[in-house]
Amino acid sequence: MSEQTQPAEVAEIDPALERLVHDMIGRVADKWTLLILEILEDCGELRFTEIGRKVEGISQKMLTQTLRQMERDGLVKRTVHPVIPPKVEYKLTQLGHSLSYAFCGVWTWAETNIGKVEEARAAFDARQ
Amino acid sequence: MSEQTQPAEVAEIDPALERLVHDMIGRVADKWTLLILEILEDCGELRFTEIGRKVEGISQKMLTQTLRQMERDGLVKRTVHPVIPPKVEYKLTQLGHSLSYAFCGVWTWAETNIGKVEEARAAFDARQ
DNA sequence: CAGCATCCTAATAGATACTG
DNA sequence: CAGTATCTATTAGGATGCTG
Repeated sequence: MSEQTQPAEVAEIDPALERLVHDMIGRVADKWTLLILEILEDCGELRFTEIGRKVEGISQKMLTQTLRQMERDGLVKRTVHPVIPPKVEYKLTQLGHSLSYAFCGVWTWAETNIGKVEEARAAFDARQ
Repeated sequence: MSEQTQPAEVAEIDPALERLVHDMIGRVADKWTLLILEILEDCGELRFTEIGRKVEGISQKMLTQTLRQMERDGLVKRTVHPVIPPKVEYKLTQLGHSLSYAFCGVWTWAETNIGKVEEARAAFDARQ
């Protein structure tokens, strides 16, 4: 990273965009979002309560909230079937899939390095 | 995903590991952690207050807390120089660097798709 | 300089009850 | 079934003051 030699090139990104990107990541890296993303990636289209059952420990409130958020961000498509009792299905959009793929690296990192992290924690705690 | 036909194959990951991984990601996907990770990746080794100045808007409390957390998790190395006034430097460990790389995908995704997300939001809000 | 301790507020998440 | 609404408990985080 040597952007001082090419002033107009990388430009260190403009601060406004950078903030937006941070906000995006903050939003999208949310625990429940990640879990729902994962499940919809695995299972395809699911109903509201099916997602609720598959996402261990999520409250109905958080489920609604997170799904609404993801829908608003264009990550999931919500389909309401006009039947009684109501049937609402959720699936990832193309954008949702692409985010899911983007997270593969982090996911893999976590799986492969969790041992090292726990080791580091143990060592740190032992030092105190 | 049909794990009932191949019991030992994908195994859907064991739930305990999965939870650990989720916790890991939740921890590591934290806003301040990401920002500090980014800055240390760019700048190499930095002092406490230097990081504070570079991370826009972070309070001293959050800086301390996040750095301590990252140190505990083995992401950063903290070096105390026994001088007066005190000089403490922080740099990424190998593990920290690897996490930083793992996040590249998400980072890139956010940069390239922020437009689509804002578009989706506008469309969603217009619908309400 | 690099922090720790304390207090206080604001945002978040859970539990619970109700509805088209 | 798929939510909404409300209340409460927990937590994250900021402001401030102090110290080796």
